Amino acid sequence: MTERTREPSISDTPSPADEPGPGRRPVITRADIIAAALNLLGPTRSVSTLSLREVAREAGIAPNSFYRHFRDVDELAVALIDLAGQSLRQIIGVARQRAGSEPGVVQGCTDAFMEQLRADDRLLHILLRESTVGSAAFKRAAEQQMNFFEEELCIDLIRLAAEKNSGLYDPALTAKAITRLVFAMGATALDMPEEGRAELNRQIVGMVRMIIAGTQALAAKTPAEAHPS
Amino acid sequence: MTERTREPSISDTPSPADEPGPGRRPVITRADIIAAALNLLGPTRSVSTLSLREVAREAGIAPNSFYRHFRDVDELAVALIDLAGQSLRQIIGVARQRAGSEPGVVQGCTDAFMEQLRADDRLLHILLRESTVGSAAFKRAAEQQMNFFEEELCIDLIRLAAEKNSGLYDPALTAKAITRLVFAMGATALDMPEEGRAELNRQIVGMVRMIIAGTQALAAKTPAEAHPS
DNA sequence: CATCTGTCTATACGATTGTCTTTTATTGGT
DNA sequence: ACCAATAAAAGACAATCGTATAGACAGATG
Repeated sequence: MTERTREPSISDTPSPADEPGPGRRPVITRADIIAAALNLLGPTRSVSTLSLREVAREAGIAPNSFYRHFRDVDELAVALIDLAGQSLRQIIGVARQRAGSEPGVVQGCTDAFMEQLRADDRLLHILLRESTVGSAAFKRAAEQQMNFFEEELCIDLIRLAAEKNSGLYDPALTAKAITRLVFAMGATALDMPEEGRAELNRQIVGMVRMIIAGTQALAAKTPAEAHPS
Repeated sequence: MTERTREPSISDTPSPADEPGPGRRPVITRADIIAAALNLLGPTRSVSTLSLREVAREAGIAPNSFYRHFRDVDELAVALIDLAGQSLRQIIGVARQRAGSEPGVVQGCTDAFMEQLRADDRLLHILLRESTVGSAAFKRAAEQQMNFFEEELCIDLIRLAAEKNSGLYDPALTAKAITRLVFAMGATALDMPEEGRAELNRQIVGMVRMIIAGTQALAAKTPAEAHPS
């Protein structure tokens, strides 16, 4: 049990089940409330509109029992965002590993991303749309997950560039541009009537290719400013 | 619903002031309510959280009088979004004209954009952050304004490419990528503690340069697929 | 002047919200 | 078996929400 993620406080289940101690055993867990919230969420329902009572109702508990697990709905939202970030990174990680170092890694990752979107992955919805609204802690959590994603992407970009012997103009900036652009485009895809998804997928791939071509071109043009490390 | 999407459906003041007709003259206008809503909005306050009563209170009218001017808050939001789109396009239009066809047009437009952001332009805030939340009509309005912006940018890109005799790989896609990326980055700048704004400005310029270099590189690589017209 | 029409106010209803206080249920320890 | 401690429930509170209804005011029209 102590082998909990060394990660800094992500989805931290403090102690309710670890050390029962004297007293009544909890009939509901943090995970149950999160599941209830996810079940309540949907393509037309955003986290910001969730009310404490509603989540409690869905979870089958009294409104007040919610406080036993979360201080307020914002804390729930942060937990959801963290979970979404973990999920996304895992998904992309699998896609990346599957694609290997083939040149179609962009296509592969984009496909995996959009496929997950089509599969109505509530967690992905959260991360995509709620990164611009909500309270401060709210946005900080979303930003953190994005940064995690950017870091992994940055490492990949550097590895790919080294393999193909092509330059990279500011790898971190490139990773950030790709991440933000894909997320923004994905967010607009959330409420699309199913058709046009393919077209949007094509657009995203084209955009990412554009950025990669751009970073290579700039690196070739101003090799002194490249940061290949 | 769609009978009004003609084109000049922006901030349409139907008739309350145009044709007084018989009856009491309105002591308050649509514009007054919009002003009240803007006054109520802020960096930590999003349109989605505005309540009918709150806006009415700020405008100094009874809650019910709101209905005389807007059917509901969503209609107010759409009006705000349309207004924001107009404002943004005007701002960029001025910046573009000022920069002329100099190579620093990217820098100039980005600076104008960020400057307006720093000036706490509520309208810009709206357009940046509320494009992913809200009702369907809500998002449609935001998407429409973005498309307007993309079209103007696309024309500019084509003109610049013709002047500099450099290719363009799918101008529309390029314009879309730039627009979405700048908007997404601008949204993250909304709640930044004033420092780091310069850094973010630098990042945005770098990203846009990357995309432009990419579209030129791709056009040079696959000239057959270029869509110059 | 009387009348009609449209704008705004006043009041109120039911629903829902977040949170507080009190009570009940259940479990482990002695 | 009893006790203490904790989880959850029950109920109530004020506040706010959107909206329905009815009445008061002002100006054009006869």
